[in-house]
Amino acid sequence: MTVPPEADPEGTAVRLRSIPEASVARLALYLRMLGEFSEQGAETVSSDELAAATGVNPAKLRKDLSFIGSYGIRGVGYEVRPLLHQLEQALGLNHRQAVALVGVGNLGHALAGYGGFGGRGFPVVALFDVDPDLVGIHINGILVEHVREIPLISAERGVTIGMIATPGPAAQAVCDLLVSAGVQCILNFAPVVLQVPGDVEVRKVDLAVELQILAFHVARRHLDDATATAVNGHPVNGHRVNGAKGLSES
Amino acid sequence: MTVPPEADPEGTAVRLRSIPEASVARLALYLRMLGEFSEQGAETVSSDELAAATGVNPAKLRKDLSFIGSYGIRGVGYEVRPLLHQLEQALGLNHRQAVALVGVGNLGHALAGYGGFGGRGFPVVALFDVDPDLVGIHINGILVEHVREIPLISAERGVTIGMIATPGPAAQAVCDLLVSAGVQCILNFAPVVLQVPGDVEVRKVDLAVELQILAFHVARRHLDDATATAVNGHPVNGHRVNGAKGLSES
DNA sequence: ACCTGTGAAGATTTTCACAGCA
DNA sequence: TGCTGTGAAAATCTTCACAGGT
Repeated sequence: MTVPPEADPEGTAVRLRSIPEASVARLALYLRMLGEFSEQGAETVSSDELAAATGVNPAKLRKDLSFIGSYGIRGVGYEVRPLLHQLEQALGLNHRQAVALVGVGNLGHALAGYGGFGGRGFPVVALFDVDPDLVGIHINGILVEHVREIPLISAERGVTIGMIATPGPAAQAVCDLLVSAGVQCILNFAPVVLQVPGDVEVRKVDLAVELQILAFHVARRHLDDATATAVNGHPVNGHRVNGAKGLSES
Repeated sequence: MTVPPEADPEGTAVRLRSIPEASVARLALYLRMLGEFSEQGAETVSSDELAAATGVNPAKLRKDLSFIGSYGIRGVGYEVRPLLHQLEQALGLNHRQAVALVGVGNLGHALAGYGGFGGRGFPVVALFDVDPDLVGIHINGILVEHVREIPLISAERGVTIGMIATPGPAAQAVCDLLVSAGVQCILNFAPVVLQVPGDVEVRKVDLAVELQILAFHVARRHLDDATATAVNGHPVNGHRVNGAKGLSES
Protein backbone atom coordinates (compact mmCIF):
# COMPACT_ATOMS: atom_id res chain seq x y z
CA MET A 1 0.00 0.00 0.00
CA THR A 2 1.24 3.41 -0.83
CA VAL A 3 1.18 6.52 1.22
CA PRO A 4 -2.08 8.40 0.70
CA PRO A 5 -1.57 11.67 -1.18
CA GLU A 6 -2.87 13.79 1.64
CA ALA A 7 -1.83 12.37 4.92
CA ASP A 8 -1.53 14.83 7.77
CA PRO A 9 -3.57 17.85 6.71
CA GLU A 10 -2.45 20.93 8.65
CA GLY A 11 0.38 18.95 10.16
CA THR A 12 3.50 20.72 11.31
CA ALA A 13 5.89 18.88 9.08
CA VAL A 14 4.06 18.93 5.82
CA ARG A 15 4.49 22.56 4.99
CA LEU A 16 8.19 22.05 4.46
CA ARG A 17 7.56 19.45 1.83
CA SER A 18 5.80 21.93 -0.36
CA ILE A 19 8.54 24.52 -0.74
CA PRO A 20 9.24 24.75 -4.47
CA GLU A 21 12.70 23.66 -5.40
CA ALA A 22 13.50 27.01 -6.97
CA SER A 23 12.59 28.80 -3.76
CA VAL A 24 14.88 26.68 -1.62
CA ALA A 25 17.90 27.88 -3.56
CA ARG A 26 16.93 31.47 -2.96
CA LEU A 27 16.12 31.00 0.71
CA ALA A 28 19.76 30.09 1.23
CA LEU A 29 20.72 33.34 -0.43
CA TYR A 30 18.39 35.38 1.73
CA LEU A 31 19.80 33.73 4.77
CA ARG A 32 23.32 34.82 4.06
CA MET A 33 22.35 38.33 3.14
CA LEU A 34 20.27 38.60 6.29
CA GLY A 35 23.35 37.61 8.24
CA GLU A 36 25.12 40.60 6.82
CA PHE A 37 22.23 42.92 7.53
CA SER A 38 22.24 41.60 11.05
CA GLU A 39 25.97 42.22 11.49
CA GLN A 40 25.45 45.76 10.33
CA GLY A 41 22.96 46.18 13.12
CA ALA A 42 19.77 46.37 11.09
CA GLU A 43 16.62 45.57 13.05
CA THR A 44 14.27 45.22 10.13
CA VAL A 45 14.43 44.82 6.37
CA SER A 46 11.77 45.39 3.78
CA SER A 47 11.26 42.91 0.98
CA ASP A 48 12.49 45.59 -1.41
CA GLU A 49 15.79 46.02 0.42
CA LEU A 50 16.47 42.34 0.75
CA ALA A 51 15.42 41.79 -2.83
CA ALA A 52 17.81 44.45 -4.08
CA ALA A 53 20.65 42.95 -2.06
CA THR A 54 20.06 39.47 -3.43
CA GLY A 55 19.15 40.39 -7.00
CA VAL A 56 15.67 38.92 -6.76
CA ASN A 57 12.27 40.31 -7.61
CA PRO A 58 10.57 41.61 -4.42
CA ALA A 59 7.28 39.83 -5.03
CA LYS A 60 9.12 36.59 -5.59
CA LEU A 61 11.00 37.10 -2.38
CA ARG A 62 7.82 37.68 -0.41
CA LYS A 63 6.31 34.56 -1.90
CA ASP A 64 9.42 32.57 -1.06
CA LEU A 65 9.25 33.72 2.53
CA SER A 66 5.57 32.94 2.70
CA PHE A 67 6.42 29.29 2.08
CA ILE A 68 8.19 29.07 5.39
CA GLY A 69 5.26 30.81 7.02
CA SER A 70 7.19 33.86 8.03
CA TYR A 71 5.53 36.74 9.67
CA GLY A 72 6.51 40.11 8.30
CA ILE A 73 4.99 43.28 9.63
CA ARG A 74 2.87 45.19 7.17
CA GLY A 75 3.96 48.74 6.71
CA VAL A 76 7.37 47.92 8.20
CA GLY A 77 9.09 44.86 6.84
CA TYR A 78 10.68 41.81 8.42
CA GLU A 79 12.48 41.67 11.73
CA VAL A 80 15.98 40.57 10.86
CA ARG A 81 16.76 38.39 13.84
CA PRO A 82 13.57 36.28 13.95
CA LEU A 83 13.53 35.86 10.19
CA LEU A 84 17.09 34.68 10.30
CA HIS A 85 16.23 32.00 12.80
CA GLN A 86 13.19 30.94 10.86
CA LEU A 87 15.28 30.53 7.74
CA GLU A 88 17.91 28.55 9.57
CA GLN A 89 15.30 26.22 10.88
CA ALA A 90 13.60 25.83 7.52
CA LEU A 91 16.91 24.99 5.86
CA GLY A 92 17.82 22.45 8.50
CA LEU A 93 20.74 24.37 9.91
CA ASN A 94 19.84 23.87 13.55
CA HIS A 95 22.09 20.87 13.82
CA ARG A 96 25.54 21.01 12.31
CA GLN A 97 26.13 18.98 9.17
CA ALA A 98 29.46 17.19 9.10
CA VAL A 99 31.14 17.17 5.71
CA ALA A 100 33.53 14.60 4.25
CA LEU A 101 35.64 15.68 1.30
CA VAL A 102 36.99 13.06 -1.07
CA GLY A 103 39.80 14.02 -3.42
CA VAL A 104 42.33 16.53 -2.16
CA GLY A 105 44.03 17.25 -5.45
CA ASN A 106 43.92 20.68 -6.94
CA LEU A 107 40.34 21.66 -6.36
CA GLY A 108 39.80 19.49 -3.33
CA HIS A 109 42.77 20.97 -1.54
CA ALA A 110 41.32 24.42 -2.01
CA LEU A 111 37.91 23.32 -0.81
CA ALA A 112 39.47 21.78 2.28
CA GLY A 113 41.10 25.08 3.12
CA TYR A 114 38.11 27.18 2.17
CA GLY A 115 36.80 29.05 5.18
CA GLY A 116 33.31 29.46 3.81
CA PHE A 117 32.16 26.05 5.00
CA GLY A 118 33.16 25.59 8.61
CA GLY A 119 32.16 29.14 9.41
CA ARG A 120 28.68 28.47 8.10
CA GLY A 121 27.84 25.35 10.03
CA PHE A 122 29.39 22.83 7.67
CA PRO A 123 32.59 21.67 9.36
CA VAL A 124 34.79 19.46 7.23
CA VAL A 125 35.48 16.49 9.49
CA ALA A 126 37.20 14.06 7.16
CA LEU A 127 39.44 14.10 4.09
CA PHE A 128 40.12 11.18 1.76
CA ASP A 129 42.29 10.40 -1.23
CA VAL A 130 43.98 7.42 -2.89
CA ASP A 131 47.29 9.08 -3.69
CA PRO A 132 49.95 7.74 -1.28
CA ASP A 133 51.66 11.14 -1.40
CA LEU A 134 48.55 12.75 -0.01
CA VAL A 135 47.31 10.13 2.43
CA GLY A 136 48.88 10.95 5.77
CA ILE A 137 49.35 14.68 5.34
CA HIS A 138 47.34 17.23 7.24
CA ILE A 139 45.31 20.00 5.66
CA ASN A 140 43.93 22.63 7.97
CA GLY A 141 44.62 20.28 10.83
CA ILE A 142 42.73 17.36 9.33
CA LEU A 143 44.43 14.11 8.43
CA VAL A 144 43.97 12.82 4.90
CA GLU A 145 42.95 9.18 5.05
CA HIS A 146 42.74 6.48 2.45
CA VAL A 147 39.53 6.22 0.48
CA ARG A 148 39.01 2.68 1.69
CA GLU A 149 38.38 4.10 5.15
CA ILE A 150 35.37 6.05 3.97
CA PRO A 151 32.67 3.75 5.33
CA LEU A 152 34.21 3.35 8.75
CA ILE A 153 35.28 6.93 9.37
CA SER A 154 32.18 8.52 7.89
CA ALA A 155 29.97 6.54 10.18
CA GLU A 156 32.22 7.26 13.15
CA ARG A 157 32.20 10.99 12.65
CA GLY A 158 28.55 11.30 11.71
CA VAL A 159 29.11 12.57 8.20
CA THR A 160 25.89 13.70 6.54
CA ILE A 161 27.25 15.44 3.45
CA GLY A 162 29.89 14.18 1.04
CA MET A 163 31.79 16.36 -1.40
CA ILE A 164 33.41 14.62 -4.34
CA ALA A 165 36.35 16.41 -5.94
CA THR A 166 38.07 13.48 -7.57
CA PRO A 167 38.84 13.00 -11.26
CA GLY A 168 35.80 11.89 -13.22
CA PRO A 169 36.59 8.19 -13.53
CA ALA A 170 36.97 7.75 -9.78
CA ALA A 171 33.80 9.56 -8.81
CA GLN A 172 31.25 6.79 -9.09
CA ALA A 173 33.23 4.37 -6.93
CA VAL A 174 33.74 7.05 -4.30
CA CYS A 175 30.09 7.89 -4.44
CA ASP A 176 29.16 4.26 -3.83
CA LEU A 177 31.40 4.19 -0.79
CA LEU A 178 29.81 7.32 0.61
CA VAL A 179 26.35 5.94 0.02
CA SER A 180 27.29 2.67 1.69
CA ALA A 181 28.33 4.74 4.69
CA GLY A 182 24.84 6.17 4.87
CA VAL A 183 25.60 9.58 3.38
CA GLN A 184 22.44 10.88 1.71
CA CYS A 185 23.63 14.21 0.32
CA ILE A 186 26.42 14.61 -2.17
CA LEU A 187 27.95 17.66 -3.76
CA ASN A 188 29.68 16.49 -6.91
CA PHE A 189 32.45 18.47 -8.61
CA ALA A 190 33.47 15.64 -10.92
CA PRO A 191 32.25 15.86 -14.49
CA VAL A 192 30.10 12.76 -14.44
CA VAL A 193 26.49 11.93 -13.72
CA LEU A 194 26.42 9.87 -10.57
CA GLN A 195 24.13 6.88 -10.26
CA VAL A 196 22.60 6.79 -6.80
CA PRO A 197 19.67 5.19 -5.01
CA GLY A 198 16.51 7.23 -4.88
CA ASP A 199 16.99 8.29 -1.30
CA VAL A 200 20.26 10.10 -2.02
CA GLU A 201 20.35 13.70 -3.16
CA VAL A 202 23.08 14.82 -5.55
CA ARG A 203 23.94 18.33 -6.62
CA LYS A 204 26.52 18.95 -9.28
CA VAL A 205 28.85 21.89 -9.68
CA ASP A 206 30.38 21.86 -13.12
CA LEU A 207 32.85 24.63 -13.79
CA ALA A 208 33.56 23.78 -17.41
CA VAL A 209 29.85 23.88 -18.14
CA GLU A 210 29.53 27.28 -16.49
CA LEU A 211 32.21 28.65 -18.78
CA GLN A 212 30.55 27.18 -21.83
CA ILE A 213 27.28 28.81 -20.92
CA LEU A 214 29.10 32.11 -20.70
CA ALA A 215 30.81 31.44 -24.01
CA PHE A 216 27.42 30.95 -25.57
CA HIS A 217 26.33 34.34 -24.31
CA VAL A 218 29.38 36.07 -25.72
CA ALA A 219 28.72 34.47 -29.08
CA ARG A 220 25.06 35.36 -29.06
CA ARG A 221 25.80 38.89 -28.01
CA HIS A 222 28.14 39.39 -30.91
CA LEU A 223 25.48 38.17 -33.28
CA ASP A 224 22.90 40.44 -31.69
CA ASP A 225 25.18 43.43 -31.94
CA ALA A 226 25.98 42.66 -35.53
CA THR A 227 22.37 42.36 -36.64
CA ALA A 228 21.19 45.28 -34.54
CA THR A 229 23.94 47.48 -35.91
CA ALA A 230 23.11 46.43 -39.42
CA VAL A 231 19.52 47.51 -38.96
CA ASN A 232 19.91 50.48 -36.68
CA GLY A 233 23.20 51.99 -37.61
CA HIS A 234 24.41 51.73 -34.03
CA PRO A 235 24.78 49.02 -31.40
CA VAL A 236 21.94 48.18 -29.07
CA ASN A 237 21.93 48.34 -25.34
CA GLY A 238 18.92 46.23 -24.79
CA HIS A 239 18.59 45.36 -21.18
CA ARG A 240 17.82 47.63 -18.30
CA VAL A 241 20.84 48.61 -16.30
CA ASN A 242 20.10 46.52 -13.38
CA GLY A 243 18.16 47.91 -10.58
CA ALA A 244 18.95 44.48 -9.24
CA LYS A 245 17.55 42.57 -12.19
CA GLY A 246 18.81 40.29 -14.81
CA LEU A 247 21.07 38.24 -12.63
CA SER A 248 18.55 35.53 -12.30
CA GLU A 249 20.37 32.69 -10.74
CA SER A 250 20.11 29.22 -9.55
CA MET B 1 12.74 52.17 -34.95
CA THR B 2 13.04 48.81 -33.40
CA VAL B 3 14.30 45.65 -34.95
CA PRO B 4 11.49 43.92 -36.83
CA PRO B 5 10.43 40.68 -35.15
CA GLU B 6 11.23 38.53 -38.14
CA ALA B 7 14.23 39.84 -39.94
CA ASP B 8 16.25 37.21 -41.78
CA PRO B 9 13.82 34.36 -42.31
CA GLU B 10 15.76 31.12 -42.71
CA GLY B 11 18.90 33.03 -41.85
CA THR B 12 21.82 31.23 -40.29
CA ALA B 13 22.20 33.41 -37.25
CA VAL B 14 18.75 34.09 -35.95
CA ARG B 15 17.88 30.64 -34.76
CA LEU B 16 20.50 30.90 -32.06
CA ARG B 17 18.72 33.75 -30.39
CA SER B 18 15.75 31.60 -29.56
CA ILE B 19 17.42 28.83 -27.58
CA PRO B 20 15.77 28.72 -24.16
CA GLU B 21 18.11 29.51 -21.33
CA ALA B 22 17.49 26.17 -19.65
CA SER B 23 18.46 24.34 -22.81
CA VAL B 24 21.78 26.13 -23.17
CA ALA B 25 22.96 24.74 -19.87
CA ARG B 26 22.17 21.23 -21.00
CA LEU B 27 23.71 21.61 -24.44
CA ALA B 28 27.04 22.16 -22.73
CA LEU B 29 26.53 18.90 -20.89
CA TYR B 30 25.68 16.98 -24.04
CA LEU B 31 28.78 18.38 -25.66
CA ARG B 32 31.07 16.97 -23.06
CA MET B 33 29.40 13.62 -22.96
CA LEU B 34 29.52 13.42 -26.75
CA GLY B 35 33.23 14.03 -26.51
CA GLU B 36 33.54 10.93 -24.38
CA PHE B 37 31.39 8.87 -26.69
CA SER B 38 33.57 10.03 -29.53
CA GLU B 39 36.76 9.05 -27.73
CA GLN B 40 35.32 5.62 -27.16
CA GLY B 41 34.86 5.32 -30.88
CA ALA B 42 31.09 5.53 -31.10
CA GLU B 43 29.77 6.54 -34.49
CA THR B 44 26.19 7.24 -33.48
CA VAL B 45 24.20 7.79 -30.31
CA SER B 46 20.48 7.60 -29.78
CA SER B 47 18.71 10.21 -27.72
CA ASP B 48 18.05 7.54 -25.12
CA GLU B 49 21.73 6.71 -24.72
CA LEU B 50 22.84 10.30 -24.52
CA ALA B 51 19.98 11.09 -22.18
CA ALA B 52 20.92 8.28 -19.85
CA ALA B 53 24.54 9.40 -19.80
CA THR B 54 23.64 12.97 -18.94
CA GLY B 55 20.76 12.26 -16.62
CA VAL B 56 18.23 14.07 -18.77
CA ASN B 57 14.83 13.04 -20.08
CA PRO B 58 15.16 11.80 -23.70
CA ALA B 59 12.33 13.90 -25.09
CA LYS B 60 13.83 16.99 -23.49
CA LEU B 61 17.16 16.15 -25.02
CA ARG B 62 15.67 15.81 -28.50
CA LYS B 63 13.90 19.10 -28.10
CA ASP B 64 17.09 20.77 -26.93
CA LEU B 65 18.92 19.49 -29.99
CA SER B 66 16.13 20.58 -32.25
CA PHE B 67 16.83 24.18 -31.18
CA ILE B 68 20.21 24.09 -32.85
CA GLY B 69 18.61 22.57 -35.92
CA SER B 70 20.44 19.31 -35.69
CA TYR B 71 19.70 16.51 -38.06
CA GLY B 72 19.38 13.16 -36.40
CA ILE B 73 18.60 10.08 -38.41
CA ARG B 74 15.25 8.49 -37.71
CA GLY B 75 15.51 4.91 -36.72
CA VAL B 76 19.21 5.30 -35.98
CA GLY B 77 20.15 8.26 -33.79
CA TYR B 78 22.65 11.06 -34.10
CA GLU B 79 26.04 10.88 -35.75
CA VAL B 80 28.48 11.69 -32.99
CA ARG B 81 31.07 13.65 -34.90
CA PRO B 82 28.78 16.04 -36.81
CA LEU B 83 26.61 16.64 -33.78
CA LEU B 84 29.67 17.45 -31.77
CA HIS B 85 30.70 20.11 -34.22
CA GLN B 86 27.24 21.54 -34.42
CA LEU B 87 27.14 21.87 -30.65
CA GLU B 88 30.54 23.51 -30.55
CA GLN B 89 29.43 26.03 -33.08
CA ALA B 90 26.14 26.73 -31.32
CA LEU B 91 27.92 27.31 -28.04
CA GLY B 92 30.46 29.66 -29.57
CA LEU B 93 33.44 27.42 -29.04
CA ASN B 94 34.91 27.91 -32.50
CA HIS B 95 37.13 30.70 -31.30
CA ARG B 96 39.01 30.34 -28.05
CA GLN B 97 37.85 32.41 -25.11
CA ALA B 98 40.65 33.92 -23.06
CA VAL B 99 40.02 33.90 -19.33
CA ALA B 100 41.33 36.28 -16.67
CA LEU B 101 41.21 35.10 -13.07
CA VAL B 102 41.13 37.65 -10.28
CA GLY B 103 41.95 36.53 -6.78
CA VAL B 104 44.50 33.75 -6.38
CA GLY B 105 43.89 33.00 -2.72
CA ASN B 106 42.63 29.65 -1.68
CA LEU B 107 39.99 28.97 -4.26
CA GLY B 108 41.52 31.09 -6.99
CA HIS B 109 44.82 29.28 -6.73
CA ALA B 110 43.07 25.99 -7.30
CA LEU B 111 41.13 27.36 -10.23
CA ALA B 112 44.33 28.66 -11.79
CA GLY B 113 45.83 25.20 -11.62
CA TYR B 114 42.68 23.39 -12.65
CA GLY B 115 43.25 21.58 -15.92
CA GLY B 116 39.60 21.49 -16.88
CA PHE B 117 39.64 24.96 -18.41
CA GLY B 118 42.58 25.20 -20.76
CA GLY B 119 41.91 21.75 -22.05
CA ARG B 120 38.41 22.78 -23.01
CA GLY B 121 39.16 25.89 -25.00
CA PHE B 122 39.25 28.34 -22.11
CA PRO B 123 42.91 29.18 -21.56
CA VAL B 124 43.65 31.23 -18.47
CA VAL B 125 45.79 34.06 -19.83
CA ALA B 126 46.05 36.41 -16.86
CA LEU B 127 46.05 36.26 -13.06
CA PHE B 128 45.51 39.16 -10.71
CA ASP B 129 45.58 39.84 -6.99
CA VAL B 130 46.26 42.69 -4.58
CA ASP B 131 48.29 40.78 -2.04
CA PRO B 132 51.96 41.80 -2.38
CA ASP B 133 52.97 38.29 -1.38
CA LEU B 134 51.12 36.90 -4.39
CA VAL B 135 51.80 39.55 -7.00
CA GLY B 136 54.92 38.49 -8.82
CA ILE B 137 54.73 34.77 -8.28
CA HIS B 138 53.99 32.33 -11.08
CA ILE B 139 51.17 29.80 -11.06
CA ASN B 140 51.17 27.22 -13.80
CA GLY B 141 53.61 29.42 -15.66
CA ILE B 142 51.48 32.55 -15.47
CA LEU B 143 52.63 35.66 -13.66
CA VAL B 144 50.30 37.09 -11.03
CA GLU B 145 49.89 40.80 -11.66
CA HIS B 146 48.44 43.60 -9.58
CA VAL B 147 44.73 44.21 -9.86
CA ARG B 148 45.34 47.73 -11.07
CA GLU B 149 46.73 46.28 -14.28
CA ILE B 150 43.43 44.63 -15.14
CA PRO B 151 42.25 47.12 -17.75
CA LEU B 152 45.53 47.28 -19.62
CA ILE B 153 46.43 43.61 -19.60
CA SER B 154 42.93 42.33 -20.25
CA ALA B 155 42.65 44.44 -23.36
CA GLU B 156 46.13 43.43 -24.48
CA ARG B 157 45.48 39.72 -24.16
CA GLY B 158 41.97 39.78 -25.55
CA VAL B 159 40.26 38.56 -22.40
CA THR B 160 36.59 37.78 -22.96
CA ILE B 161 35.72 36.02 -19.73
CA GLY B 162 36.56 37.11 -16.18
CA MET B 163 36.47 34.85 -13.15
CA ILE B 164 36.22 36.53 -9.77
CA ALA B 165 37.48 34.52 -6.80
CA THR B 166 38.18 37.35 -4.40
CA PRO B 167 36.69 37.86 -0.94
CA GLY B 168 33.20 39.30 -1.09
CA PRO B 169 34.00 42.93 -0.28
CA ALA B 170 36.53 43.23 -3.10
CA ALA B 171 34.37 41.68 -5.78
CA GLN B 172 32.40 44.68 -6.97
CA ALA B 173 35.48 46.84 -7.51
CA VAL B 174 37.18 44.04 -9.41
CA CYS B 175 34.07 43.54 -11.45
CA ASP B 176 34.01 47.22 -12.39
CA LEU B 177 37.60 46.98 -13.55
CA LEU B 178 36.85 43.97 -15.71
CA VAL B 179 33.84 45.66 -17.22
CA SER B 180 35.86 48.78 -17.94
CA ALA B 181 38.26 46.54 -19.82
CA GLY B 182 35.44 45.41 -22.03
CA VAL B 183 34.87 42.01 -20.47
CA GLN B 184 31.24 41.02 -20.99
CA CYS B 185 31.09 37.66 -19.26
CA ILE B 186 31.84 37.08 -15.62
CA LEU B 187 31.87 33.96 -13.51
CA ASN B 188 31.53 35.06 -9.91
CA PHE B 189 32.59 32.91 -6.97
CA ALA B 190 32.34 35.71 -4.44
CA PRO B 191 29.26 35.70 -2.24
CA VAL B 192 27.83 39.01 -3.45
CA VAL B 193 25.43 40.12 -6.12
CA LEU B 194 27.37 42.09 -8.68
CA GLN B 195 25.93 45.22 -10.22
CA VAL B 196 26.73 45.36 -13.92
CA PRO B 197 25.55 47.13 -17.05
CA GLY B 198 22.90 45.36 -19.06
CA ASP B 199 25.31 44.15 -21.70
CA VAL B 200 27.35 42.12 -19.24
CA GLU B 201 26.45 38.55 -18.35
CA VAL B 202 27.13 37.28 -14.85
CA ARG B 203 26.90 33.75 -13.56
CA LYS B 204 27.37 32.97 -9.92
CA VAL B 205 28.78 29.86 -8.30
CA ASP B 206 28.05 29.82 -4.61
CA LEU B 207 29.41 26.87 -2.71
CA ALA B 208 27.95 27.76 0.66
CA VAL B 209 24.52 28.01 -0.90
CA GLU B 210 24.93 24.62 -2.53
CA LEU B 211 25.63 23.07 0.85
CA GLN B 212 22.66 24.77 2.39
CA ILE B 213 20.39 23.42 -0.30
CA LEU B 214 21.69 19.96 0.47
CA ALA B 215 21.18 20.55 4.17
CA PHE B 216 17.58 21.39 3.44
CA HIS B 217 17.13 18.11 1.66
CA VAL B 218 18.59 16.13 4.56
CA ALA B 219 16.23 17.86 6.91
CA ARG B 220 13.23 17.31 4.69
CA ARG B 221 14.14 13.71 4.18
CA HIS B 222 14.26 13.05 7.89
CA LEU B 223 10.82 14.54 8.24
CA ASP B 224 9.53 12.49 5.33
CA ASP B 225 10.99 9.31 6.75
CA ALA B 226 9.46 10.03 10.10
CA THR B 227 5.99 10.59 8.70
CA ALA B 228 6.22 7.81 6.14
CA THR B 229 7.35 5.38 8.78
CA ALA B 230 4.53 6.45 11.00
CA VAL B 231 2.05 5.66 8.26
CA ASN B 232 3.64 2.64 6.65
CA GLY B 233 5.56 0.94 9.34
CA HIS B 234 8.74 1.12 7.28
CA PRO B 235 10.78 3.78 5.50
CA VAL B 236 10.08 4.73 1.92
CA ASN B 237 12.38 4.23 -1.00
CA GLY B 238 10.77 6.28 -3.67
CA HIS B 239 12.81 6.37 -6.83
CA ARG B 240 14.23 3.74 -9.12
CA VAL B 241 17.66 2.47 -8.25
CA ASN B 242 19.17 2.95 -11.58
CA GLY B 243 20.82 -0.06 -13.12
CA ALA B 244 24.25 -0.53 -11.67
CA LYS B 245 26.46 1.40 -14.02
CA GLY B 246 29.96 1.17 -14.33
CA LEU B 247 33.27 2.19 -13.02
CA SER B 248 33.03 -0.29 -10.26
CA GLU B 249 35.59 -0.58 -7.66
CA SER B 250 39.08 0.06 -6.50
C1' DA C 1 1.45 56.15 3.55
C1' DC C 2 3.75 52.01 3.52
C1' DC C 3 4.66 47.22 3.08
C1' DT C 4 3.23 42.33 3.47
C1' DG C 5 0.70 38.28 1.76
C1' DT C 6 -1.45 36.13 -2.05
C1' DG C 7 -4.90 34.97 -5.88
C1' DA C 8 -4.63 34.99 -10.52
C1' DA C 9 -2.46 35.86 -14.92
C1' DG C 10 1.51 35.10 -17.67
C1' DA C 11 5.84 32.96 -19.05
C1' DT C 12 8.75 29.28 -19.24
C1' DT C 13 10.00 24.51 -18.92
C1' DT C 14 8.99 19.71 -18.86
C1' DT C 15 6.68 15.82 -20.35
C1' DC C 16 3.64 13.19 -23.21
C1' DA C 17 2.38 10.91 -27.21
C1' DC C 18 2.40 10.19 -31.82
C1' DA C 19 3.16 11.31 -36.84
C1' DG C 20 6.67 10.43 -40.08
C1' DC C 21 10.86 8.86 -41.94
C1' DA C 22 14.96 5.52 -42.45
C1' DT D 1 10.72 -1.83 -36.34
C1' DG D 2 13.19 1.97 -34.13
C1' DC D 3 14.07 6.48 -33.30
C1' DT D 4 13.66 11.45 -34.41
C1' DG D 5 11.05 15.77 -34.40
C1' DT D 6 7.37 18.29 -32.55
C1' DG D 7 2.57 19.94 -31.48
C1' DA D 8 -0.06 20.07 -27.41
C1' DA D 9 -0.91 19.22 -22.50
C1' DA D 10 0.87 19.53 -17.89
C1' DA D 11 3.79 21.27 -14.46
C1' DT D 12 6.48 24.72 -12.64
C1' DC D 13 8.04 29.25 -11.92
C1' DT D 14 7.60 34.33 -12.20
C1' DT D 15 5.29 38.53 -12.14
C1' DC D 16 1.43 41.49 -11.49
C1' DA D 17 -1.70 43.93 -8.87
C1' DC D 18 -4.28 44.69 -5.05
C1' DA D 19 -6.67 43.53 -0.60
C1' DG D 20 -5.66 44.11 4.01
C1' DG D 21 -2.95 45.21 8.14
C1' DT D 22 -0.12 48.71 10.89
